[in-house]
Amino acid sequence: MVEGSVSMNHPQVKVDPTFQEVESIVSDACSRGCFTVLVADCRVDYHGRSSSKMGWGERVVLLKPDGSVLIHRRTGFEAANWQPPGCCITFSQREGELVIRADRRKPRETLEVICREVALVSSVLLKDDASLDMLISEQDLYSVLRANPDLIEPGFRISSEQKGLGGGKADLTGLDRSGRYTVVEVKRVAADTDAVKQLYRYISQMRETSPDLRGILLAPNIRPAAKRLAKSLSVDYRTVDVAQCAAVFSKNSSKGLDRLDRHFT
Amino acid sequence: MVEGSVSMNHPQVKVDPTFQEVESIVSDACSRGCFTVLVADCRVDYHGRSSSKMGWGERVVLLKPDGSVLIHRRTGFEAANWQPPGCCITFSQREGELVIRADRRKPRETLEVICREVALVSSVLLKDDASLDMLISEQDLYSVLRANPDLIEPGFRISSEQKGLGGGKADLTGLDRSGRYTVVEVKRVAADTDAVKQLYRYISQMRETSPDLRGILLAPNIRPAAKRLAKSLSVDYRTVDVAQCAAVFSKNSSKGLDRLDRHFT
DNA sequence: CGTGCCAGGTGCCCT
DNA sequence: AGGGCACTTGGCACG
Repeated sequence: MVEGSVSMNHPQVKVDPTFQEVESIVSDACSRGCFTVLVADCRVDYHGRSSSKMGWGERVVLLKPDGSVLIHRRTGFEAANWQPPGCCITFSQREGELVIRADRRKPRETLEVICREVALVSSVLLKDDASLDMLISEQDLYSVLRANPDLIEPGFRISSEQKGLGGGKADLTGLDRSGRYTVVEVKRVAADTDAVKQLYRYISQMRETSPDLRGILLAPNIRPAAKRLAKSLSVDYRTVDVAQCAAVFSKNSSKGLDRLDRHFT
Repeated sequence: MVEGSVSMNHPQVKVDPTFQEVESIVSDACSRGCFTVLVADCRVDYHGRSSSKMGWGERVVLLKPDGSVLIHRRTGFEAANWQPPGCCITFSQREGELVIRADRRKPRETLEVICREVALVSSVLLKDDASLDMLISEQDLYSVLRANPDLIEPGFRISSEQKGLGGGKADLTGLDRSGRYTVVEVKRVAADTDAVKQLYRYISQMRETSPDLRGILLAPNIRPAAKRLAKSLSVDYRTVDVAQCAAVFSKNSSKGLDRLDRHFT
């Protein structure tokens, strides 16, 4: 692959553009479904579910073709301000300032980026058909557990998955080695007290029809507080080695089974 | 304000850079605390708390001077992949590909952005000292309620705020018009069932010492399910007009009182 | 560090 | 539209 080849769409770039140039580049970008990056000295007003003001400063503004807007500051993972996809973006100039306004309905929210200077505007048509494949989601854990119910407990037999209750659903239900009806709550990350409460709620509901019911909290590890709560509520907990599951899952994946699992459950 | 003036730091920009140029620009940017934007045809591997793979496609990569990395796709509010602040970013080239690697410890997580082509690299030193002032946070509601306890209930007297219990804290406690001890849970947004449960947990705890205790859920509105649960648990609910509070709050703010409130509570 | 809780949480799926 | 819940949730404050 030769660097600087023509295989990628060339971005349109302008350093120190006039507001006119920004408007024309961005309007053009929007109409062509381009992704726009601005570097601007701006202030930001937001009103909606909450309300925020941010004074003058230099930030990176992303305008996506789906109508989402992100204002990123120099540091931090999260955008300082934003507007979700589907909002309506309009430009205007007033008193030597370029105003980028992003409006949303339901809920009614407005975002105004007031720029007094734009250092860079760049727009590019991004070609991206790839899928983002997340592994080791809770779904993936189910796949592995379905194929290896012994990972839950030796001799365990799964009878249902995502069994809907009145509000919420039990991750797994089945019969333990001794044939006792059991509801299993699966957590991909360390189980906290909420996980215990969640499981206990399911148990309480299902005990109305199946009085003799076990509960198992299955997670890579369990927080001390959750462990105590589980003990006090007579909820069993068991650890599951996520790395091991991942390995099993990958092996199945290489045989092309994961897709099937995902599509037919 | 003249557009294109020299008041903002000029961004360093290179279209269709070689990998060498990318490396040199970005290393330089990192050492000078610059914000870097890349437009690249890349694939992304992530391993850590979860695990993901994303095939080839064109994306916008943000490298922040605090060590955070964001990979944004053409659409969507959320970054497809990321690394939070504080991670270690390294570059390498292998087989005609530029690999940007971002490593994090605790938890151990790795992110690899493998680029086969970079369409744009730009780095700029962002000057930004402004604060992001969020209004109508729960804190702000407290401020207003503290000054206008009648908004909770006519004749209400607040006696404590953020009263710490064993695990969790009661937003407000006080005495209602008839002198009955009351705990108030304040929500800035529509109260859901979790809010009711939270309040009920506090009530249950505090009833051990104060058997005759009221609970009030205070929120702009209350979800039907939460309303039902509140009724069944004998928890009172009251609406608070957030817009009205915001107005009161703004008025106080203009008198410079909000800062004091914020600092001395 | 664990625990709890807010956040303009967002997103997904289900009824 | 409401409900329940996962998310690489992130972020903050407090004991």
